[in-house]
Amino acid sequence: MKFDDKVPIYYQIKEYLYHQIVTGTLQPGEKLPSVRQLAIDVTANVNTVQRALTEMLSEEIIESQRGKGNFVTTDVEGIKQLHNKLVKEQLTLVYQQLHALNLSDDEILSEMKSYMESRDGQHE
Amino acid sequence: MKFDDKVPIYYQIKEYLYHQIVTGTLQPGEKLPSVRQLAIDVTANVNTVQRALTEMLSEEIIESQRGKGNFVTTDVEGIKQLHNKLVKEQLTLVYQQLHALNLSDDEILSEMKSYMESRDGQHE
DNA sequence: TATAGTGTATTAGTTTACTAGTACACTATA
DNA sequence: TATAGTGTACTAGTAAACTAATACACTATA
Repeated sequence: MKFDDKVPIYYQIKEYLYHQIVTGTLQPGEKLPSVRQLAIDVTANVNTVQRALTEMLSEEIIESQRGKGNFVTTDVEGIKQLHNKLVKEQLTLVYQQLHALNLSDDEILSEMKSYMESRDGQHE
Repeated sequence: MKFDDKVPIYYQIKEYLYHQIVTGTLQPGEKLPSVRQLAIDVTANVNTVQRALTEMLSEEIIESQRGKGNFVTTDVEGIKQLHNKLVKEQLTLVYQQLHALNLSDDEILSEMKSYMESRDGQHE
C-alpha cells in the first residue's frame, strides 16, 4: 500500500478501513482480516495497524472479540453517519482551501466541473 | 498559528506562505518578513521556517539575497502557475476521496452546492 | 568603521511515529 | 487436550520532525 509520507501511517490505515466499511466492501458485522494479516496487506507493522484499530474501537465503528477477531459494527445508522461525516470533512477542507485561494463559490463549482470534464478523456 | 498535528509544521508554513503569494497579500518582488520574524509570527522555530523557505527557493517561488532578505519572485507567470497547481491539487484530492466514498460526479457537485447553501446562513 | 539586521550552517537534544520482537490471554477445533 | 489463530500488552530501538543555541558571512546605515 502506498502511503503519503506527510501523514501518519496509522491514520492512513484508518482512512483505508473506513472507506472499505462505508462503501460496503466490508459489510456490517463482517470480520476484518486479523491484525497480522492486515499488517501484511497494507505493508505496515502489527503495532501500527493496532493503533489504527484502537481508535476505530473507541469510535465504535468496529468491535473486538478477544481470540476471535475484529468485526465491523452492526450499527448501520452509525456507518451512515460516518459516511456523511467523511463526505462533509472533504467538502469543508476543499472549500476552505479554495476560498483561501480567492475562488468564489461559483468559481469553485465551475473549476470542479471542468476538472471532471478533463478527467472524462482519461478512462480511469 | 494553529497547526494540524497530522502534517509537518514546515509544510504548513510553506502552504501558508504560498497562499499569501498567490492571493497577492505578498506581491511579486516584495520582501518577506525575516526568518526570525516569521518564526515569531507563526510560532515556530527559525530552523523550521528555514526548511520551508529552502523548499520554496528550490521551487523558485522566492529568491534569497544574503544579508538583505527573502523576496517573492517577480515571475508573475510562475505565480499564476503555482496558483493553478494549488487549485488543481485540491480538486484532485477531494475528487479522489469522494469518489472512493462512492459518490458520482453529479453527487459530488450537488453535495458541494448544498454544502455552500448550508454555509450561507452562517455569515462567516 | 561600528552596529544591527539579514540569511545560512552546524551541533545537540527531545518528541513522536514507526518498526521489531516477544509474551500472554482467549477462542475454536482437530 | 493440544494446537493454531486470534487480540492485546510490553519493551527496545530507529528515523524524522522539531526545537534550541550558537556562530558566521553579508548588507545597510548611523
